[in-house]
Amino acid sequence: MNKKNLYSVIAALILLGVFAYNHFLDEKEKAEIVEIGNTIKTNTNEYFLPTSTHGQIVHHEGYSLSYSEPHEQAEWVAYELKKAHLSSSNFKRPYFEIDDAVKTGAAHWRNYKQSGFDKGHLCPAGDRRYSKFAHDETFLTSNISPQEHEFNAGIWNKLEQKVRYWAGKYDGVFVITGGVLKDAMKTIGAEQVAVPNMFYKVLMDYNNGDPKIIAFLLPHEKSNKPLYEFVVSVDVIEDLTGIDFFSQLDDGIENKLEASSSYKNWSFN
DNA sequence: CTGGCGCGC
DNA sequence: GCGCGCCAG
Repeated sequence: MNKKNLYSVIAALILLGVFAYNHFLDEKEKAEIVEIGNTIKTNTNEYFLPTSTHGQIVHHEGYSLSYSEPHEQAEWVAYELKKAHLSSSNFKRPYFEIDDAVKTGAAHWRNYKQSGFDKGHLCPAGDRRYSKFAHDETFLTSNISPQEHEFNAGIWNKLEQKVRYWAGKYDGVFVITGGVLKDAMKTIGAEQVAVPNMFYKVLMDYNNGDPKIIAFLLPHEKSNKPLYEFVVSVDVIEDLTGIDFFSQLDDGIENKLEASSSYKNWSFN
């Protein structure tokens, strides 16, 4: 072996070592997040899951979802955004992948290609920045819905940022979000991914044992209106979607909370 | 922050 | 096909 070849071999071994070490770190980090995920589920995540109208609930480490095969997207995505989840770390956005946990087959990202619609996150990447694993896990096609860019980057983004603000202020909030799925909707792509006309977000703060709820229903269009103008009661969203939220609560409490469209307990600044 | 897209290897 | 850099709201 001449000198040049020897250097090449050494360089290759160094690269291999770096790769193996990074892989080891990923696995270790993943194991830790699995633990965090299980802890969340034994607390409030599983406890507050809504009903599924399509019978296909899928659990990931950072969020759970109910997949509607006819609409090729989730009817709801649920997760807890804890104060400790808030992070300023900045991960590179990975490519979207098909969610293998959806047994009927989640949509391919190609349906969105050149459709004119964003691949709009339901569980935002910005809410799962406490680890690279949790962040990258939001880039599954079961976690997106077709959204107009001006809606996604506008009022919807504003609402997502408000949720992060509340998660910090109230030491964590429970989040359920999705598009309102109906029959005969406009679709995109070969798999006919439905384009919702409305999106909703339901929040609960269960931090001090005295739960408070707020719900938003937004038309799928650009808006400059203040967010509080989109507050509705949970009952309104249940009527529209057929989903039952917070059925785990005591009926008396549930009925009272879900009938209210008051937002006096939520700071809009 | 929320995203798309074109280019080049 | 994937990574990178640039673009918009």
